[in-house]
Parts: sequence; C-alpha cells; structure tokens
Amino acid sequence: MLSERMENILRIIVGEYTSQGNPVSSKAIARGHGLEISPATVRNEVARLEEEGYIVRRHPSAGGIPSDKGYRYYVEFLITEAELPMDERLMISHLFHQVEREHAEWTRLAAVLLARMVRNLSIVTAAKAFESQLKRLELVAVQDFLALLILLLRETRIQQQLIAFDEAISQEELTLVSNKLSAAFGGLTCSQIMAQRLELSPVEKTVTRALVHMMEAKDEQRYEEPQIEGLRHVFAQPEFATSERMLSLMEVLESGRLARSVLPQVVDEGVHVIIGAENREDAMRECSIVVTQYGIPGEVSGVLGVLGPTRMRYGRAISAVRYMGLLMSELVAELCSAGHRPGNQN
Amino acid sequence: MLSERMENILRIIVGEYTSQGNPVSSKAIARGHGLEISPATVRNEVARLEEEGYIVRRHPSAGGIPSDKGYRYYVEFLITEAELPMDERLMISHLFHQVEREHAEWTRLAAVLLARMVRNLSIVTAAKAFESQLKRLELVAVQDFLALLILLLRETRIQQQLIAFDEAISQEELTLVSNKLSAAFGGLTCSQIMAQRLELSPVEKTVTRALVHMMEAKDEQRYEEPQIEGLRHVFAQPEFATSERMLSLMEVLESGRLARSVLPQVVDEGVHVIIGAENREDAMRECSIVVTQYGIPGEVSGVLGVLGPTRMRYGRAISAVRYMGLLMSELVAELCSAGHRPGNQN
DNA sequence: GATTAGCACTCTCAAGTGGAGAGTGCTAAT
DNA sequence: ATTAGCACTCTCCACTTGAGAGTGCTAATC
Repeated sequence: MLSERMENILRIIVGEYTSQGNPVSSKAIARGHGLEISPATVRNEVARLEEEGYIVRRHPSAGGIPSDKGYRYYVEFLITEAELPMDERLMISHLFHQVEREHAEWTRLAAVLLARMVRNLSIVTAAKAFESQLKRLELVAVQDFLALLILLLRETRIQQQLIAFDEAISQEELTLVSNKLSAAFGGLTCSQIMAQRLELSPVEKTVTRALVHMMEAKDEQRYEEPQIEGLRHVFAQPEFATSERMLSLMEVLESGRLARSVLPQVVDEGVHVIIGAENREDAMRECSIVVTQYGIPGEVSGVLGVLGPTRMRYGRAISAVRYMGLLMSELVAELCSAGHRPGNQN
Repeated sequence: MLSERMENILRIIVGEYTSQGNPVSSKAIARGHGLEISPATVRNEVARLEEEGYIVRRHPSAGGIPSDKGYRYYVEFLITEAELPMDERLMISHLFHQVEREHAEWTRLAAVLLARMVRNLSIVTAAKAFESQLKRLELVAVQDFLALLILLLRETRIQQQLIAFDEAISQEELTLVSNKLSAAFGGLTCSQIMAQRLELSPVEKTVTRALVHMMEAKDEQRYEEPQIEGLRHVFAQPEFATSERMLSLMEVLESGRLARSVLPQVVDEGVHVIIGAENREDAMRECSIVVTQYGIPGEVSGVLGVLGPTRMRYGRAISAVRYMGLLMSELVAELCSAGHRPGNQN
C-alpha cells in the first residue's frame, strides 16, 4: 500500500502520461495539480515509486512513466471512473434504437461506437447461446436436387446452408417437411434433437442430419469472427509508429488468435482490465485490453471490449465498455425473454 | 511506341523492381537477362526512357524505377501473364467446394485466398442482384407484438428485420400471413410488388411496408461492406514503413470511401488495372488496384480485387483476380440459374 | 526529520560532418 | 552504334557535437 501522497503522485503521472504521451518530469508533477510541494520532494517520492516498480524510466535522467504494475495499481485503487455523461448515453441508445429493426447490425454498431468513444480499437463478438435452441426451420428449393435450409435460433439468429438430396423434390414437399420438423424440434437444443427418435423419411433424415451438424458446429465455436473497428486509431498512436509492432499486432488480429487466446480469459461478470504483459500474446506486451461479457448470464453471451496501447485512458475506456455492455445486455434480453412490452413502433 | 530493346529494358526494370524493391542499376539490367549489351548502352537507353517519362529516379545518380506511365505501358503491352498453375487452381476450387454448403462464406473465402495468393490486400463484395427478386418470406414470432421478418431473395441471400405490430399476434396467424404474401409476391421485384394492388389486412400491410422498405434499401446500396483481408501484407511492404501513409490508407479503408469511389469505376467486363495516381483517392497515389466484376452480367454482380503498392507483381495479380472472378461467377451462376445438375452430394 | 534550493551530471535529440559505396553521365576510343 | 574508363553525384551510415531537459545529490532551511 502506498502513502496518500505517493498515490497522488502516481495518479498524476498516469493521468499526465496517458493524456500527453511524454515522460512526466518532477517539475510538471509539482506544479499545477494542487500538490503544495516542490519538485525536489517529488523527486524523492518518485524515486521510491521507481524502487518499488510502479514507475520506470527510459534512461536514468528521464521523466517517469508508469510500469504495468503502476497502471495496475492505478486501475485497482486510484481510478476516478465517472459514469458516461448523460448526453453521450442518450446519443448512443438513440442510435441503437434507430437500427432496432436490423439487430444483426448491433454488433457492428457497438464496435463502431466503442471505437469512436475511446479512440482506439474495439472488438465485439455477436451474442451467442451456450447451447443453441431451435425455434423453427425453413426449406427453400433452389434447384431440383438442392435446397436452402434455414435455421432460426432462439436469439433471433439465423443459420443457413445448402443441402443436396438424392431425389428431385418440390417446394410443396419441402414445406411439408419443414413444418413437420419445426413442430417436432422447435424449442429443442441440439442434444435434445438427437435424443428424439422419430420415424423419418429419407428426405427428413437428410435434413435432420444437416440441421444437427449445423447446430453442433455453432455450439462448438465459442467465439465467431469478432467485429473489429477503429484500427486507424491504434495505428495513429506514437507507440505504433514503428511498423514492426503494428505488424505483429496485425498478425494477431487477422489470424484470429485474439479471439482464441484473449477472449476466453473473460469468464466472470464485470469489466476486466488486462494490462501489458499480463496478456498471453507476446505481440500485445504493449497493449491493454478492457473487456466485459454481455448477454444473459448462463444463456446467451458475447464479449465486447477495447484494445489500445498500455498508455490508455482507462477511466474512459472502463466506463465506455461498462455502459456498452449493459446496453447490449438489455437489447439481447429484450429479444430473448418472452417479453411483455411491445417493441418500439416506428 | 518503344523500340523492342527499350521494351525489353523496361520489362526488366519492372520485373526486377517489383520483385526486389530496389532501384535497378544499368549493370543489373545488362547482365543476367540475356541482353547481350553493355551497361553503358543500357544507360543510354534508360536515359531515353527517363526522358519520355517511363522511368523516374529518386536522385540524379540512382538506379531507375518505373513511373506510373512505365507500369501502365508494362501492363498494357509487356506483361507475360501466365495462367494460374493447375495445382493452385485445383487447390482453390477444392477449398470452395468444401464450403459449398455455406455459401455465405464464399466472399470471405475468396478474400482470404486472394490475399494469400498475391500477398497483398484483397477486397471482395458479395454478389448482389441489380434488382432483388423475392423468393419467399417468413415470419417468426419473437414477442407478443414483435416478429422477425425474413426475406429470401433469389440468389439465396437472406435479409432479416424485426417488425412491430399494433396488436398481439400468434405464430399461427403469422404463418398464414407469410404464406399468403409469399404466394402473392414470390418471384417479384420490389417495384412489381408495389404495383400489386391486393386487399390486405392491417397486419399484412405492416409486413408489406417493411418488406418493400428492405428491398428498396438493398437495391439502393450498390456495394455493401466489402470483405477486406490481408492488411498485414500491405503494411509489411517497405512502402508503408512510415506510419503516415499507412494511416491515410486505413482511413480510406475504414471509412468505406474505397467502396464508394473506387469500385464504381469497375463497370465493364474483364480485369481492370488502376495504377497509382490514376486513382481518385489521394491516399492511394502509391497504390495500384487490380479488379474485376463477377456474377451474371446484367443480373447479379459483385466486385473482387487486389490492392497493393504500385510496386506489385501485376502478372500474378491479374491472373489471380481473373481466375477468382471466373470461379465466383460459376458459383453464383450455379445458384441462380434454375439448374439442371444436382449439387455435389456430401 | 521533512522539505527545499542549487548545481553537477547524465542522457537524448537534432544537426552537422565525413568517408565508403553505388551508380550515373560524359568523353573518347573501338 | 557500342563500349571502356573515369570523374562526379548522391545516399547512407557512423560518428561527433552542443543544446536542453531532467535527474540525483548535498547542504541549507523550516
């Protein structure tokens, strides 16, 4: 635990450094933050912060910059996390209600807004049920032997796939099949469907096999391709001026390693902050991530978050991520629960 | 028109420069390309190429690099465009047939493969009909007053949207409505649907209004969000080592200006090459684009292409884009035409 | 004992310097 | 028309240098 004065100094250093980007000198700390002490005193205190590892210097006579440990302490104890201002919250929820009709746009909109709010990269995965539940299925003839199988899952998500039959089959027959199977399987999960033992025609069997296969695949992939937005902000940061860091980051993003190694770390509720070397990926040594889950605990969930250099405005990022998480949870809940209020009319 | 020897020299310069990335010296041109002449002679010829603007130099005593005009001449007259090797073609078409079932993956797969083939950025827009044709519609109850409207369009694309009703409505009623409207509107385009004058209940009216609105919106947006892949390759190029160029390129890509200003240039058939300053966007002064349309002329079409620094292996890019365009056209055609062959069984 | 003023010291950054090397342009010979 | 030879130009890299910022330390002060 640090003394109050040391905490104040650490807070000032993190604040200055995250907003200005330059190492913070003792003079800059002493004046202009209501800390009635001289630079020399500050130097003594900063020296102790450095000893204990909260501060590092690029070279012996340079200003101080926060270490990962310093940021961690800041995030844990010192952060002054204001709630997002009302006007911003209103603006955002307004935008979401404008696209209410096309809820597939939600993840995209969330990513765009998050990126804009924190001027960094945002990552949003679509909400996904732990175990998909079939609502209804449709079959549409494409060619004589070929049909499009469409699954409507509970959280109004859609999966589609072409299936081929051994025999030519008409739209009328397909409609009969889809009605029968919809009635039989509606509301069931993949495993429940497999447990059913019905008398099925060859065509129905083909459809059921494809259907089970699709639902299995869907349940398996824990996170699908996340929506990523705001790359330009990250690359505009001086930290990434050298193309090499940027490159390794691009690798991680495009290869999908991010989704596989980082997002699974987010398991329990609340906003998580992963700072610098706490990341598993080497390429992200210099990056921090602020993430949260959203959705309905234990049922449907997605992940949303922000990625930027460790020199990031954590307070802002945390409030933005928290608000966006709540908002998305509400939206998902509205769709999933058998609601009692009607949707907006417009 | 250039003399044959000058053409040879230009060809060597473009070849060397695109593969090595360094200005090409007269010595390098003279030896090792079966051009039985001395460096001094080459220098004379290159001096003339420079006078006529096919070659530029970074400084008076540096090797030559092709200008936009030089690249243009190369692409127009000198290119030795080999067809894509058989094994590569087989590999690609094999990959496409593996995902045949999920044709929504096609644009994504095309983008990934193109990027990998040319080690540059790829852009692929989904195939889209000039005027969407409704195949069938489905309504699924979500809440008492809220339903999901799903449109199946002709090229097996799906549009979905939530719609709200003034009154509570059951799935049974919704099914009746969707069957009636599917029968009435199936096979029609947006304008044809509007021309229909049917007796409709309030609920049916609401649905029809939403449906027309969605189809209009779809027809309007000529190119939707294109699939972009392989950013890492472009940024690995020395041309983009300075973060500033990269940044302005990012801007163009993320803002969607690319889709709005570049892709519309691609109107007629065949592979187009847009070199350097021929681009409208300033940020792309140093980039070339190789694009083609694909789909069924006059009916359904998308755009696919490659973006990289002007120093690009044009021959390779052109063959890759051409092959991918043909392949995608075939795939689209298989789906759209009332086919006579069954799809692959698997 | 905590705080502060003063000063020498350290380190970076930018600008400037000076080969070494690569490549050209020119001239004169073939 | 082609080529050999040579002086010249320009970049690139390593090195130096001076200015400036900021510290650490010591001794004086509250």
